[in-house]
Amino acid sequence: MTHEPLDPRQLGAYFVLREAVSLLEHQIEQQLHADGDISYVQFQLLARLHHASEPLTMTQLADGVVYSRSGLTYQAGLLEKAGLVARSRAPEDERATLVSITAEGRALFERVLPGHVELSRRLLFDPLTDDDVRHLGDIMTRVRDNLRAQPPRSAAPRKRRDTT
Amino acid sequence: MTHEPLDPRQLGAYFVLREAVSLLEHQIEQQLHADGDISYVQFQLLARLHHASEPLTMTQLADGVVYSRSGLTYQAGLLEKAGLVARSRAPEDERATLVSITAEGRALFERVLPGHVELSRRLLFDPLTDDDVRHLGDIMTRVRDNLRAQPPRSAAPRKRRDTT
DNA sequence: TATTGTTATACTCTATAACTATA
DNA sequence: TATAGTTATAGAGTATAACAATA
Repeated sequence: MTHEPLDPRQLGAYFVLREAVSLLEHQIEQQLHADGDISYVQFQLLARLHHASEPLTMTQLADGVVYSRSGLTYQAGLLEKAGLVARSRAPEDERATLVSITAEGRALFERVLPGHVELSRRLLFDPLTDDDVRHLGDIMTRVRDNLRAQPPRSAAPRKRRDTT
Repeated sequence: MTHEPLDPRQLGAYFVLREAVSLLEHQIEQQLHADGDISYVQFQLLARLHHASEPLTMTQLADGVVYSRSGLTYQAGLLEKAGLVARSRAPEDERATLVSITAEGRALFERVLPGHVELSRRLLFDPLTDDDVRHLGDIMTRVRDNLRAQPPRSAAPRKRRDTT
């Protein structure tokens, strides 16, 4: 029952972070849809496949992007239907599905990326100095690592209800 | 057609930011549901009403939280059904709806807030120094202000398609 | 006419649980 | 038995457009 007084500086930083990112996400989402008819989740999946020189399994693909197996199956299904990725059985492990990006997928990704970057620059980086960017990257890397190191959602304590 | 080479440092910072916040959001959402059966959007709405000493109109309430009128009507409807807020006609402007937080709403908010803060501290602030927090708050404030100053989504250029 | 808010509706996305198939 | 993935399905949320009422 840790219950420290709550540093208002932290609280402020937290809420501004959430608000800024929410606004950012909303605008980025709009552009991805306008430019390429994809969501940010789909953009991320294409980005991973584009970056990796090898096809990835569903599990590898899911990693930080999606939080349920079926969610990925759904998204992969959409991408496949759109001709942007292809799925096939993995030879070494017949349980696994290999997902690879198609030429169309690469083309779409490359068509969409510049605008995406340009927009994030305008929205996110314009008001920041080089030093800010460095610091932001550094900070968020540590935060991400901390989040990834977090107990996997079962060791999680707390659950109070009915404290009425 | 600005098309600069893309500073990899910026790109990296952008993607880490997105990833970290996504992980953060996911965990926070879980806890809000477990602790109070509300979403983060609903938490924000309660927070605003709790903070404001006056009832707010739907429009005031919507501000940075929700991006469509109907979206807010939907959320307000849920909160009202749960007894956490009440809606009434505004006397000075009969078109407007005044939303006020109920005692139950305050109780829920106050019950949920400490855990919310505690979790964000553990997930977000544990790996950060005081200086990091200060800088992060400062950075995101500028970013937020920049985003809010952005042309309201009609002056937006670009729209390329069919550049096949 | 412009603004405030609601409704109807369609759509996207997520997640749980049951299931199949392979290791 | 455990793991990889899919399917069925239900639920939460969002957004657009049409609408009513007030300014």
